[in-house]
Amino acid sequence: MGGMASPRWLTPQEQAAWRAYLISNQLLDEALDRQLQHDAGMPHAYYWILVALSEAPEHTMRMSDLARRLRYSQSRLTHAVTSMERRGWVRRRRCPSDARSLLATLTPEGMRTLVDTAPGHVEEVRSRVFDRLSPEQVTQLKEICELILDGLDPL
Amino acid sequence: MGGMASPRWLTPQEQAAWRAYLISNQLLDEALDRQLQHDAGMPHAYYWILVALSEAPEHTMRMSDLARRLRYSQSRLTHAVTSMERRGWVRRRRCPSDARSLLATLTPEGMRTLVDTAPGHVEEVRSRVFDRLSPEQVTQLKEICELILDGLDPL
DNA sequence: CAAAGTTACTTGAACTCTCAACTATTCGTA
DNA sequence: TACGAATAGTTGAGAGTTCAAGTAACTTTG
Repeated sequence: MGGMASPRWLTPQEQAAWRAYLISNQLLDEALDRQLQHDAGMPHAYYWILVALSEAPEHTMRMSDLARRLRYSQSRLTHAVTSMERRGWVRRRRCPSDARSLLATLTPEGMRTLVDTAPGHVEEVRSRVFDRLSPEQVTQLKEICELILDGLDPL
Repeated sequence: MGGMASPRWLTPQEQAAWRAYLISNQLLDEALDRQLQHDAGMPHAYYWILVALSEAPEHTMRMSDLARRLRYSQSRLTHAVTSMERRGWVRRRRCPSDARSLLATLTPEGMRTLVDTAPGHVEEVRSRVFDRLSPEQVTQLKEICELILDGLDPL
């Protein structure tokens, strides 16, 4: 609040890393979104909803579990699933054991969409990221991201 | 197009790194956006427009140079600057030497906004990222991001 | 067992960003 | 000099996300 301590600015090394991080992230996100939008007409967020459902038993998850798993807000997930339901990729029905909850299920058409989309998307991720990094760097990246996650992820 | 080669899936290590990357990025972006939105009423993109202008001679840049520097689309920049002009942070005027171009200038009020905002934002970046990483990890992060940038940044 | 609190989900408005289309100016070149 | 191409910028529609507010159902507690 009234803290007058002079701000701890970033060192030149930190600044350089931070700018590289921000720009590479921005461009990478844009590239991934563009690829998915162009090849499958879906944003990146929808892809991961398909993936999560495809990995779930019965291809089904409670909406709130899905949101927690993907770290999406419930509102974001509702809007997304509403759109995906219109496209026939997902169906929602009431949960028998808890009348507040909804169960989202991947439809066969949604599964087909994922199967069609995944190879191209993985290839994009490969060529943009993993083909450029050594195995050590992959490990480093994971460790760095996990440290950052420690401070952000309530889970 | 019709390439039938089986996709080069990610290894388990790569998958783990990729999920950590995606989630930490998502949460970090949200945290930074939330901090700036809450404390200064601006999205992250606007902050970097203020920074770039504040570092430019005369606090002035051509719109297209600004877009190139920040890797924003021209459309994105136009929309952003239009909103920032309404807030009185920036002014646009025709460029004398090239009638197609516009020069964007930081106003004193825009500068004041940046000066007020920067310490809190840097503190957020510090606490979320750099306080958690060793100096070696900062270097590793920079190198990884630069490798990814090589494949994405036309510059 | 009723009130208060928590959890699950939706809704609609506001905002940002993308994409495609458009105007205006300048450059390249024959 | 004139014409086609490239550059600079704007605009508006469409889509996704956030936020605040709202409904409904379950849980805790006095």
